Formats: sequence, structure tokens, C-alpha cells
Amino acid sequence: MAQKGPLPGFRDFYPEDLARRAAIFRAWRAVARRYAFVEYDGPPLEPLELYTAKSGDEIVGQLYNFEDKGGRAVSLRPEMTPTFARMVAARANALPKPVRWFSVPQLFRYERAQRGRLREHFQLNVDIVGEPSELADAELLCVAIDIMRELGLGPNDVRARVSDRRLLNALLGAIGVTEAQLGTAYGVLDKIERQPHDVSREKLAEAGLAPAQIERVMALPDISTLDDLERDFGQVETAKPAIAQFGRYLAHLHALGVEAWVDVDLAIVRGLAYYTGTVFELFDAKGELRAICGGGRYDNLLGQLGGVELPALGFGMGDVVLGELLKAHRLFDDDAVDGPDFWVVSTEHCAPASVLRAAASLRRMGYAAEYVLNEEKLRSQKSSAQIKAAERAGAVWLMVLRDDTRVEVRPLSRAPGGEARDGAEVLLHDLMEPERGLAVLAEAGVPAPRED
RNA sequence: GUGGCUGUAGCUCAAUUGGUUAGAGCACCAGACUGUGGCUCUGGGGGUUGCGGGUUCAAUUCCCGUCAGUCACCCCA
Repeated sequence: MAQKGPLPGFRDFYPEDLARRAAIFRAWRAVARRYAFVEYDGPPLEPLELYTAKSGDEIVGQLYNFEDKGGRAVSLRPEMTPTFARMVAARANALPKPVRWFSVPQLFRYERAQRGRLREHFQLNVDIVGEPSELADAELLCVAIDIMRELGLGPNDVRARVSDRRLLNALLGAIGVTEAQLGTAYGVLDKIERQPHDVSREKLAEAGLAPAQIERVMALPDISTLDDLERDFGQVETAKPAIAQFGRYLAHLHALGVEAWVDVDLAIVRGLAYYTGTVFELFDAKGELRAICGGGRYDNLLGQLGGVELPALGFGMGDVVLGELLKAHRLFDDDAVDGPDFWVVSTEHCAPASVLRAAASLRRMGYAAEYVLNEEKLRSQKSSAQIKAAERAGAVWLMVLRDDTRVEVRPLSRAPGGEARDGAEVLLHDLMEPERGLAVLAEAGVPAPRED
């Protein structure tokens, strides 16, 4: 069926698909800029070592890697963070802190494709470097949530689940979980919703936890408020600083006006080797899709990857799951593919050359202009047929050539104010010079061409 | 990489217990008509039923393989 399609896990973007992607990108960039982040980019192809150095060779199985013609081991980038770390590290001393950068890279991985998980996707990366304060953590999550808002989603559609590695470590320590048992405990919490509780208990028991400890670990996901934390662990001296810190984080989120979106969820784990502090994920409220977005604080990573000790935090938000969610909520514009601003219509009283002159003048002014691209039809096709084509192409205005000197500018259904308005007659001669042409069209009710 | 499910036109689907030239709607193209507008009408193109093999007088239908999609596992930086 799809034998001639793209490679497995890759996508063709037809105009309507690209329009949707562009809508997502627009929201990403608009919100990131609103929070004063600046955009950067790096190479889509990197040395393989950039990814194997810290993660080990086993991740090669997930990489889209190969040997180039120069014999170099290279890989398409599976994530942006190593590139980001390298770039920041190279100018670490010169960059004013905190660094607030974002990027929209296309990322690649060699895995079997599943729903919401392809071999290629675009992912917004937003990172802050050089700021240890919880204010930065709150700011970061707020960006992610504001993007949801920007796209038309609300707290009933999307939930932000937040946790903190430092907090969870303290709580597990209070329960008596040892350093060696930490990994198992994390794994169980991560899978608590997808795995039968009996299996979870069994795993914890195998790791050497006592029955009472197991029940306390299993109960951690029930904690959903700061009050719960205080009640269960407020008296534990070693947990107090982490609870207080987490409390400040939540308070900042409240002050930023996003508390309605946020759920405390200690079962949010994310990459073990990566995060050191706050972690969060955004999910659709129904819980039907994969995570829309995930991120957190990774204070050690720049030291590991770039050799500079700087606190850092960031998140990634992919276009695939987000696109599915927007589609499910019908938040994509139905005719997002831009039609021409003008469709120039010939009549029996005009020469085809006049149509071309009119279109050329519109294009000089900066408008998108189209007409029947067939000389025979330009000479003889009825204007009604051309108008039909104009509507179908998504045109906004008609320019009907009454004859070789006079044109009628008429709104189509997409024009501001709809199709109720009458057309205005304009002299073709007045359109030849762009500045005068724009003034004449403005008088006829046509807005200036879009800047982008 | 492992296992389950699925595979008919661009899309959504149909085709009696295996039985003639595999159909429909939408979309697309052409024309007519609407004396300037998404309507309506007529006609047309488009499928070696994912591909390959097997069973059978006969396969879209049954069996095997393969490719692709999908779900779960693994993994999620």
C-alpha cells in the first residue's frame, strides 16, 4: 500500500500538512520570544562520539548513524542537548547569564515507528543555563504551558505533571531506600500506571525492601499537594530543605498564573542519567497520548558534555504528539493553506496581456496573484468559471478586467467583511506604479500585503 | 530487536458459505448549466485487491513468506 511512500517513520508534508506544522512552529516561536528566548541552531549531522561519549555504545542501536565518505562515524542528531551544550560551553565565559535559548531542530532516531513516535520529528528545545534558582524552573514550565494556551488548549485538555529528583531522593531516603535500591524504586514509580501493582511490589521486594517500605514507596504517587508532603514527611529533618524548595517552585508557578494546569506527581521520573532537580511532563488530560513535552533541571550535564560547571534546565516538545492532540481537538484551521490575495479574471473585452500586466503590478506591490495559466482559457473561458477556480484556490480578492484599461476589484468570500460588499472600479494604469497602486487598492478596501 | 492485530481507487468503505468484466460516496479531470461565485447535471481518468508464492476448476476471500501500518514490550537522551 505505502510502497512508494517515504521511508518508514518519515513523513511527506503535503501543503495542508505543512500548514499545520507551520502553525505549530509559529506558536512555538511566538511564545519562546514572548519569554525573551532567542533562537539558535546547529548541524543536523554530528560526530557519533557526541552521543556515545556519555551514554555508552548501547545507544547506537537507537541512532540514525553511518560512516560518511571520509570514513567518519557520524549520526543524525537524536537530540539537541549535546549540540546545545557544546555551543554554550564554547562561549561559556562570554555569554551573559542566564542564557535563554531555543531551537526547533529536526531530530532522528532509528527505532520502530509507533503512533506519536516516528524516526524523524521536529522538537522545540527551550533551555536556560546559569541559573540555579527555582524561579528559572517555574519560568521554563510556564513557557511550555503558555504554548498550550497559544494553540487553544486549556487546563482541561492538558495537564502538567511536576516532580523533583532532589525531593524524591529525600523522600525515598526517609523511607530507608538505599542508594543501591534507588534505581529500582525509580523504575517502579515510572511504571506505576502501566504495570500491575503486584509486579511493582515484587520488584521492590526483590531489591530488598521490607514490606512496610514497599507500601510507603507505592503510596508516593498519592501525594498530590504540598500539604500531603508536609503531612507525610514534614517531620523528617532530611526532607525539609527539598520540600521547602519544591514549595517555592509551586509558589512561583502560582504567581505566574499557571497553577490550574499543574499536578504534583512523584511518579514523573524521566531519564535517570540526566535530570538532577525538577522534572515535568505535559500530557493530554485524557491520558490517551504519549507525553507532549518533557523536561527538567540537569545541573551536571554541561559539566559532563561541555566541561563547564553551569546549572541548566530545559524541555523538549515534539510536533508529532502535539499535532495529534490538536487534530483531536479540531484546533487546526480548516483552510490553513494560503490562497492568493488576488485572482485576476479575464473577460471577452480584454486581451490576455492585460491580465498579465495586472498580475505583474499586483506582484510588484507584494500581493500574491494568480490567474488561469492557459492562454486558450484566458481568451475564451467564461468569467464564471474563472471565479469558481478563484474561490477554490482560496483567493481573497478578484480583479476582473472589464476591458484593457478598467479593472474591478471585488471581494470574495474570504475577504474581510465577507462577500457582501460591491466591487470598486480602478484604472489599470493606476496600478502600474506600486506606491500609487497600493493607495488605490487601499481605497477599494484592500488591506496592505502581509509582511511575511 | 521480540510478540499481537491489520492491509481493496488519493480518502472513507462495499463485494452472499471462495464463483463472471472488484463497486459506491467524496476527491480529481472535461463539458453543460447557473446571464458574476463552493449548487445542479452529464461524462471521464484512476485498482495486476501491498508484494511474492501455495492450495483450488476458481482466491479480495484459505495457507506461508515478505513489506508496510498499528498496538504492546524494550527504550525514551
